[in-house]
Parts: sequence; C-alpha cells; structure tokens
Amino acid sequence: MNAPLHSAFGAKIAAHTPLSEAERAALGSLLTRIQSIETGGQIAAAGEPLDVATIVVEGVVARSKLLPDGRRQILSFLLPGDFVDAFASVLKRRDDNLEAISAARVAVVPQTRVAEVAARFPRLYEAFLREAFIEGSIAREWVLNVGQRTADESLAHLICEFATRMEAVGLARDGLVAFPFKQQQLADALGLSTIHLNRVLRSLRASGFIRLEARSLTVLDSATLCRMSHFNPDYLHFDRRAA
Amino acid sequence: MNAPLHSAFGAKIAAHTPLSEAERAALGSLLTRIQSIETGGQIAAAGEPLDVATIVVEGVVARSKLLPDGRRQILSFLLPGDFVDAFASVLKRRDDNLEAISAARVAVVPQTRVAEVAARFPRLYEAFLREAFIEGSIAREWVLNVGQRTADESLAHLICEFATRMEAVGLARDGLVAFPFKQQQLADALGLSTIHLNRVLRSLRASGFIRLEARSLTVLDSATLCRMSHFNPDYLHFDRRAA
DNA sequence: CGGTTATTTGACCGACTTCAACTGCAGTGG
DNA sequence: CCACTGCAGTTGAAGTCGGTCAAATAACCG
Repeated sequence: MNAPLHSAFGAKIAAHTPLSEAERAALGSLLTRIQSIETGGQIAAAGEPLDVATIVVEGVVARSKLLPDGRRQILSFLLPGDFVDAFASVLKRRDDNLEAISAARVAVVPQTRVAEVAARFPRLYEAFLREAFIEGSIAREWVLNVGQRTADESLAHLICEFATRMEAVGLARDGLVAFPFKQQQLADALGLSTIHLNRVLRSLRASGFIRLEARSLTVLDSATLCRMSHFNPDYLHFDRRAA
Repeated sequence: MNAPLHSAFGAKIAAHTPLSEAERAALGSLLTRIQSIETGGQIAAAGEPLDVATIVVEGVVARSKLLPDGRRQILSFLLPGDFVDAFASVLKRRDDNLEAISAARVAVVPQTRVAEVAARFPRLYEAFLREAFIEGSIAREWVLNVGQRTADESLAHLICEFATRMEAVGLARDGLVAFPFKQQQLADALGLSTIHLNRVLRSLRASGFIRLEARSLTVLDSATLCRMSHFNPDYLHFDRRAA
C-alpha cells in the first residue's frame, strides 16, 4: 500500500468529472482533519448526530447495523476514496455504525465545510451527490446478494465487487489486491455464519478461482467468478457517459 | 381507500417542512402526467435512462432486481406519496425495475421539471433530497432484515414498516390497512420461498397478531409484532427535529 | 514464549426449500 | 347454469443448505 497518500479521493472524482486546479485544491482542503483508526476501531455510532461526513483515505471501513441481541449486518464496505454521509445532514441522526475493518485513516469533515465547498463548486456538488447515490445503488445490490444469491454466489459476488472497486481506485493490479477482512466480517456482510463462510471461501480456493494468503487476495479466474455470481458492474455506475 | 386524491404527496412533505401556497402549487404542478397502471404492470425497467422521476399517487409500487435465471428480489415498496428517482439523473441508467403491486396511479415527472421546481423552491429541493436519503436508509434496513432476521421476524418487520408508513400518510387507521401484496411478492421481498412465507404468515395469524382477509390487514397486537421483529422506526426518519 | 484471537474441521440439527398435489375462487365461454 | 381454465393460497413429505455446538489447529501479539 504505498500509493500516494490522498490520491484515491481525487482520482475517483476526476474519473468522471474533469477538475480545475481550484476544484482540486478545494477537494484537498476537505482532507485536513485526518484521524488514524486502529483495526476494529469505531468511527461513528448509531444515534449520533449526522453533522460530519467521512472520507476514507486509507484502509477499509464498514457500515453496519446491529440487532439488540448482537446479530450484526454489514451494509457496505467503504474503500479508499469513498466519501460518505455528505448529504446526510438532511436527516437528523445516524442509524448505523462506521467501523474500521483494517487500520484506516479517515477524514472527518464537518457538514458546514462540505456545504461551503459544494456551494462554491457546483461540479463538486454534483460529484458528491453522485457518490451518495452510487452508495445507495450498491446497497440495493447487496439486498439482492443477501436475499437471492446462494452462499457461493454471494461470496463470489462480494469478491468481484471488491476487486472491481479497488481496481477503480488503483489499488489492485493483475487481480492482486489487499484483502483485510476477517471471516467474521465477511460472514456478517453476507448474512452467513462464520463457519459456513469458512467452508465456502475454502471451496472457492480449492476450485482455483482465488488465492488468499497473508491478507492478500489474488483473483485467478475472474471470468468464472463473475459469471457464477452474476456480477454485472452496471450498478457501480463507474462511467456516467457509458452506454 | 377514498382519501382525497393527491393528498399523500403534499402531506408527506408538509409533515416535516412547512409549505407556502406557492410551494404547494409547485408540488401540485408535478402531478400532471398521471398514468394508471394495472396490477403487475411495469413502470420502468433496468437499462432505461434515468430521465424521469416517479411519484406514487395511489396504490403500491415495488422496486425490484432480477437475476438472469429469474430469481427476483424486491428492494422496497413505494407507497402513496413516495417520490423516487428525483436525483437519479446524476447516474446514467436505471439498474432496477419499478412495477405495480396493486392497481396504481403514478406521476411520471421529467427530471427537467423536477429541476425547475427544485431550483425555484430550495425548501422543496431539500425535501426531495430528504426523501431520497430516507429511501436509502430503508434499503439499508432491508439488508438487515433479509440478512439477519429469521423468517418470522422479517415478515413481522415488514408488516410493522408497512403499517407505520401507511399510517404516516393517513392510509391506515386503528391498525386497519389495505394490504395488496400477493404472497409471492412478500416472499420476493424477504428472500423466502412462497411456501415458507405462507407458513410464516399463517403462524402470525394463528398467533393472533394480525388478521388478514380480502387484501386488508388488521394489526391486532402491534406491540408484540414490533418487539419480536426488533422494529425501531428511527430508520424511517419521520421527524427531522425529533431527538 | 504464553495468551488471545482467527481459522479449520467434524458431527449433528433445524430452518427453509423443493416437489407435488389439492383447495378455493374468479372469470369465461359454452 | 355449469364445465373449464388459471391463479393464489394451502398442505404434506422429503431433501438440502446453512446453522449450532464443540474442539482442534494455526496465526497473531505483547
């Protein structure tokens, strides 16, 4: 992970919106209050006011919800460059949690700062809005993943999504990508038990579709993985102008 | 259901945003091109451009996704007064479907019209944004529902959510509410087989929690239903100013 | 090195699915 | 008026996917 430090954030937005120097500078100015969070550390909790947005600078963050008896569902993984809750101030209080999957660095941006930048730079405003709706679209795909796909399909789908998104921000190359997840976390993301997740993961390795060692994943047979999980990247809305 | 025809839409927004006469008029002006859709009719399909927003005037609409082999997941139910895809023009193409659960009447609003109204009335703009993010919040709760809750819990939760939302737009009274769903549709919403859904629904009736006859639902024991499903209405974000 | 946490494995169990058949009802047409 | 059709709902039996319980490695960390 020795990519230039703040690159993902700007790169992600620049991928679909050409940016002026002033816009780049404004983006950079959002990355001031950067916090380091250790693995498993909590970044935000349900019930807190929604007065800050969060930009993931480094590492992976999970958005999750809990049931009173302790069952946990992970709702999405936030990767470097992701900017969440930028418009959440239209709601009052957070109803979910943000926690670090790996050691992470995140920028915590007061909504007032976001609003200033958005007011000055309409294209950035639209880019932020776009990010927010893409996260919504991903959440809907997860409903499909958890509700309809079998355990194998849904794990394969998660891997396809993760690899694709990491590649899009330049953090994967030739199918090789950091994979910081504990099996417990993958299980919570897919609505499976850890034990079953372990067997399914194991079977993907045994089939030769992936290699997984030292928290690092190699996708060996991307085509099969995508096909078996019915992965269709449209829901990631990478390119606005694409057909 | 002989509530005044267009009431739900305005009422829903007025519930958290005080509206001027001009704002009311602008809202009304969005409700011009109203289409009647028969039960099961398709309103929009994946792949279409996202150049229109949709307001549900009457009836219930489902947002759904399909897998190539025919499995279907319903992602949310849109009730009278709901306004969806108002900002979706930041994305290019739809990746889900809208279909009528019951006979429905919907207003199909070109994004340009939405933009005009939003530009003239900032408070309406914010209200629309709010609607959009609440739908996102509901989608995240559904991930939890499908991923973690057992079949009984998740059906009970769906019923609590539906009754609560219908009540919020004045379409339920004393626990009595129209319930247009086929068991197949409920099953697709919860990621269950129809047969299992039938048994679970049946057991909720046998337990005396609900009565269900002639497409009309009576919630007999709301407290137990909410408790057993861990229903916490915070995620519906009804009142922005509430604690 | 010891203690904790993560992963792996096995045996068993249960929630949910699948397959198949039957009921009830509304519409349709003879 | 009544067979005929089709669809939604109901029921039963059998099978499977995935969960639970328990325990053994293996990796991690101070």
